[in-house]
Amino acid sequence: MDPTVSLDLRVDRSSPVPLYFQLSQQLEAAIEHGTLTPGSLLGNEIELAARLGLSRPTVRQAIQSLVDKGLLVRRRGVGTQVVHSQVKRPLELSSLYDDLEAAGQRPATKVLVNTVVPASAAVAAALGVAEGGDVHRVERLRLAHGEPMAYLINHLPPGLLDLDTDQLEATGLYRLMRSAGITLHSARQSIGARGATAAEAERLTEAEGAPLLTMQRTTFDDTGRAVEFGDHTYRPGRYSFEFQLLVRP
Amino acid sequence: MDPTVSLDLRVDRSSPVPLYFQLSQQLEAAIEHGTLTPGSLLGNEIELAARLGLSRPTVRQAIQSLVDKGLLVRRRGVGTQVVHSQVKRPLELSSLYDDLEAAGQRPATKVLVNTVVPASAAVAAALGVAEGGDVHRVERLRLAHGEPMAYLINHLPPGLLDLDTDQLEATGLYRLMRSAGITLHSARQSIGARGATAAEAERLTEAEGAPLLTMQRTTFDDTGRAVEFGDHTYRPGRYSFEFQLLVRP
DNA sequence: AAGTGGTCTAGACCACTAA
DNA sequence: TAGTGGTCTAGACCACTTA
Repeated sequence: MDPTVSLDLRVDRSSPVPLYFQLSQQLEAAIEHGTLTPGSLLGNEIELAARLGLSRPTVRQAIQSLVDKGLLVRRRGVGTQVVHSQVKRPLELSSLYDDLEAAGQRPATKVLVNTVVPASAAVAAALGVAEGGDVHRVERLRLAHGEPMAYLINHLPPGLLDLDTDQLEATGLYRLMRSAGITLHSARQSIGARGATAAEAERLTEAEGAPLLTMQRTTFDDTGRAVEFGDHTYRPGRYSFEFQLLVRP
Repeated sequence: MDPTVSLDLRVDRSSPVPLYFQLSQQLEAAIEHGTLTPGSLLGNEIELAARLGLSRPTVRQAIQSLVDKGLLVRRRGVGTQVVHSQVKRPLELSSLYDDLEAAGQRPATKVLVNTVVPASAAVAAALGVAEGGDVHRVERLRLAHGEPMAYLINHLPPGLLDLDTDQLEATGLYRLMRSAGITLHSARQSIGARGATAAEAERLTEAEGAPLLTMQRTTFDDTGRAVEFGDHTYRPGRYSFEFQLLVRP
């Protein structure tokens, strides 16, 4: 049977929200709620379009956006089905601050360094600036429940952002960039592990040589400019990278 | 100027390859080649459609697929632009075997365990089978240039796949699954670090307590079935997770 | 054979951006 | 004001799956 018939789907044509988006939101909510159960088949697109008074391409656009999110699967000749598994978030360019806050961990930040320095070779290469040229350097200790979780070193190109220490302690770097009108587009990440140096060990209250989780990341905005280069170390007992990813079809 | 005019774009209507796909492939190749340089604006969609004898929605579909890949950016009122940065691969569900092979490292695999065991609580939960029920267990040592790189423990639900030891040594697990007709859909991963136990240290020729990079992964097919649960340890000097990811727009 | 999604057309109007 | 992408329509034919 078609479970969408019992769904109270409706679109508001006077709303500025696109019709396909209204529909995809309602379908997503129904999946989230369990009204549309995993494995169930949606009604066919043409019938769904007719019932809502929409054209088929519009309905397809709504469905496609959920396929892209991994919530639905289409099979030619069969139909569109709700995916069974616990798909929640296909890996996002996440901020540690947001992750911690979402987990109810009440993140705190101590800014230890906030200054302008000459770019090292590695920083210059990552940010695409001249070696020895000015770059911002920020070092922060991130705590959760008063315990050190991560030590974050970031470099930013000059003139991009006002790096106010108070703001850096009140929120995350990504939020500051977004509210400065920077549109984040992509990031290149490398996750590894190594033993802590003496300095790192002290910052994170670990022993020298203790295993640390490391992440290096360069973030680009939608003009292709590198807007941030990060070199982070995490205490592995306190943090791990969790994510879900989809297979490119 | 519109750089696409100098591009020899053409579509073959007698080909079974969809028109939008033919176009997106040619545009992607031009970006790859540098014929379409970063930052350059594509001609507008309507003109492009007219030139190719396609409808605008078809051209949009081609462009959209490249936007989804992160190669192009659209701005309303402005145009469609080639992204500046070195976007290569948005994180894929990669196989260590393929990664090593692509890097020219000539991976080798030693299968140390290939048997059926009763499912532990953790394995049962991950695979969605009954605790104590039969599951396949495979333990493999992955080497590159004769050096141990990773120790891979995998559990698979019963009856899914013939796990032939020779095949496991000749290729990767994902390739075996794909050639068995399994459509991989998504995976949930957790990447962390910890000190090596004595047993782990010996397997990987490291010292006890040496930092190890760890990954746990559950992979699902497109029916939502868990098809694999992996528990892997990597030598951090030899391996790190490298990936590029895109911001959901 | 019937039903599904996959592709494609030829238009239309709107919202946003830049000159 | 002119030009761009964003959304939407009402059809059409095809390829694939299942019965």
